[in-house]
Amino acid sequence: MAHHHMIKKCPECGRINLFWNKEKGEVICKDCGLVIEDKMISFDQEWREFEDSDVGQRRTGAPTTYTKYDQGLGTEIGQKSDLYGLEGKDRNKFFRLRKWQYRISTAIERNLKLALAELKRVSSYLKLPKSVEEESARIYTLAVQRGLVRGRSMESVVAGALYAACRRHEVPRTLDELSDASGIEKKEIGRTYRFITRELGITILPSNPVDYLPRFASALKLSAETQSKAVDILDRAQKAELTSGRGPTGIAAAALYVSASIHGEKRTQREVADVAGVTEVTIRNRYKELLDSLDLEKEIKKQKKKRR
DNA sequence: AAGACGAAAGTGGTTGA
DNA sequence: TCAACAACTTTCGTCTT
Repeated sequence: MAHHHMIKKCPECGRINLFWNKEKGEVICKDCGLVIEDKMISFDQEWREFEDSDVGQRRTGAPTTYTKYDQGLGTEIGQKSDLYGLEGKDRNKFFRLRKWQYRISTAIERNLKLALAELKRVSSYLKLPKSVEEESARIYTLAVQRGLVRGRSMESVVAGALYAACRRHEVPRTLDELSDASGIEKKEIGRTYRFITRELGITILPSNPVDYLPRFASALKLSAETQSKAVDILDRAQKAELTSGRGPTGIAAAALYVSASIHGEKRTQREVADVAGVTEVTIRNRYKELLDSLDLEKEIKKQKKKRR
């Protein structure tokens, strides 16, 4: 499982009072004021850079390096300037290079087409919004252009791109869900995700447990009140520093488990665990932490009385 | 009998020397 | 590069409902 929460302690003062300011897109330490992450992911910029350089180059033949991926063909390509340099001097070579060029570009397009079809399939399976689908397509295209697919399967890069796009749009899916939809191993998706986001310089903030609530709640057929109670609990948990360094799905699951108990819509730990893709043990651990620092005992007892 | 609990050992990843 | 480490999982015995 990917650990979205490497940041546990503030590197400056060692305290764990990290706070995520969603609007500003930064994580700050409330103790010493250190800004740990202040890069709002500006994909537009990345994209423009890509349009100006890579694509432009391919279409117009501007001279630059030209890394190519080799799925299927296994070919390394030289610079385009090579081709023009040879033009007229050696016709055979020219045509050979032209053929290469042709085969390479069609290979890219062919592969891109395949990849985008796969992407669409997975995306619709997961019922992802159009915006996420488009973003992941852009990420994938960018990855191909940078030669990042080399040594990786197309499917895993597609899955990684989708995972990243979901996170960026704050509609996160778990690695388990991506794995189920794409048929790629969880481990592999996480690996690829980390690799391409690092290589492309895409910064993704730790996901917020709240983002998982709606889906989990509806899968468990919980009422809106239960869900909003869970949001409330999560809110307090964040203030009590219970969320730093923890997996967001486990926290979301525990919050739902508690609020369901309070609202008389009791679900078993197993049911919640399955939906959230964590184990009962994790639910118990988070649950215990919630009870320890937020005093929810009264509300739970109140509910217990009601039930008899 | 099913659910909840928690100890103990194992996994995969991060971090810091 | 590697050992220590944190979070999470798996497994399993015991207690509670």
